[in-house]
Amino acid sequence: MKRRDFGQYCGLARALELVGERWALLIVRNLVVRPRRYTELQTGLAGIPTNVLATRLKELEQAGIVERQVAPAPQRGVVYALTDVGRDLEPAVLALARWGATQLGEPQPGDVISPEGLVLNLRAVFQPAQAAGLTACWEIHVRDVVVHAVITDGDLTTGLGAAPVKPDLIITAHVPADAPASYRGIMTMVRDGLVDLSGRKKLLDTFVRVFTIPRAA
Amino acid sequence: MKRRDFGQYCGLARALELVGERWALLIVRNLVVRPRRYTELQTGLAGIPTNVLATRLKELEQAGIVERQVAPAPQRGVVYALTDVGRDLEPAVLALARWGATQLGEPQPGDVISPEGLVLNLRAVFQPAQAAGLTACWEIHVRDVVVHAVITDGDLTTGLGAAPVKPDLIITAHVPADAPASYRGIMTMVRDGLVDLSGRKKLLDTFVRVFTIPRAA
DNA sequence: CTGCATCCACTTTGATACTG
DNA sequence: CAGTATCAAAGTGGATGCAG
Repeated sequence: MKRRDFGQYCGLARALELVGERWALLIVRNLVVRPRRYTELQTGLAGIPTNVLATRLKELEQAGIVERQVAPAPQRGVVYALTDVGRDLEPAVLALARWGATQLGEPQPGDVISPEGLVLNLRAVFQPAQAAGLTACWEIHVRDVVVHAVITDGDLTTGLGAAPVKPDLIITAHVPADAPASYRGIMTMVRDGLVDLSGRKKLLDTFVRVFTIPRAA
Repeated sequence: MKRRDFGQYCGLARALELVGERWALLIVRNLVVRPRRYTELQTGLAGIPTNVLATRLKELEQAGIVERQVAPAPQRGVVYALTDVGRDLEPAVLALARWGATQLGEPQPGDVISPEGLVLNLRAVFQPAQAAGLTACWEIHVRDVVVHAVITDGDLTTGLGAAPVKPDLIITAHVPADAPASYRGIMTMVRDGLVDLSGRKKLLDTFVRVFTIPRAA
């Protein structure tokens, strides 16, 4: 398999040769959260042509970024997961997402919000300096999407579904079914208090302070 | 001008819509170091088709990442420079470059080293933790390429050409004219002592410690 | 049903030539 | 110097087919 290269011996050029093609980093984004089936990726990426997905997965596998695993137990299907090398991409993905978040305008009708997107965006806009020494646990509900954020002594872990421990505060955003739900939209609702709270409500301010979209330059 | 989008309201997707197309981030990389003329970009990018360069510059300008300036004084030509938004991309570019640096194999014949690449790679592999409290100034000579790295109380600045202050140590790598010169190659020479030193030679070890390519996973 | 492969219209890229 | 014009080759998007 021949890959097009940039003819430069440079870290950035190499990175772009490996993950610079269309859809590649979005696939990595979804796999950062957890391993996925082919069809999960297909629906989670909403719009990726199936042949492109297949091609990218092969390229990423050959690059040592993604591993194709055969699920053992009752599932007996194919599961794609990041390798260690692939996981090392997370800081770069978050850095790009952080910059991109400053360039987001209003959501377009038809834009989707995925649990993966929400989790990744939480990680991207996490402000470690604001969380120093903090310990807290939030659960965020948007329609049928549930994600959680746990900060333990300033360290963040996020994930899909309910929190692994009893959350200190549950934030529920009632987004109409026909409205596009976006991270920024949700954060705006949070900031404006248009959410239901259950638990230690004082932790809402903390949440807003710790997860802040950097302002555009 | 219609741009293809990913239909996701997500920071990463937005970033990729704006700078995810081929050559775009390499253009940004070269502009991070300093503003450039069209032809400088063309030669510095070694291999970019001229129509693609023209198209990208227009797209980046429309995205508010690049500014087209008309040079005032005796030069009176067109200069492309990053805007504030474009400069905010640097952390993401460095994060990608850092990851890519771990995925670099041996340089291929024909690979080029550019001053921009050298400067960017120095920034990418800079280890702030190792430089805490440090103040030092190095100048690196490779063939006719000269770049400098200044650390002031742990903060790094890098640039093209000779150091703005008298360097503590000048490192000269004698790379044969017909051999591909790479950042890793040079760092290997540095580590193996195959360089000429002029100045406080003890600062070579410091240099190696502060500018280390992270190992592959 | 999952996990792709194939086919086709369309777009982007690369290479080269050419111009104000 | 700073691009535009042209065209072949490669890549992408969309639909569909098909084996396990």
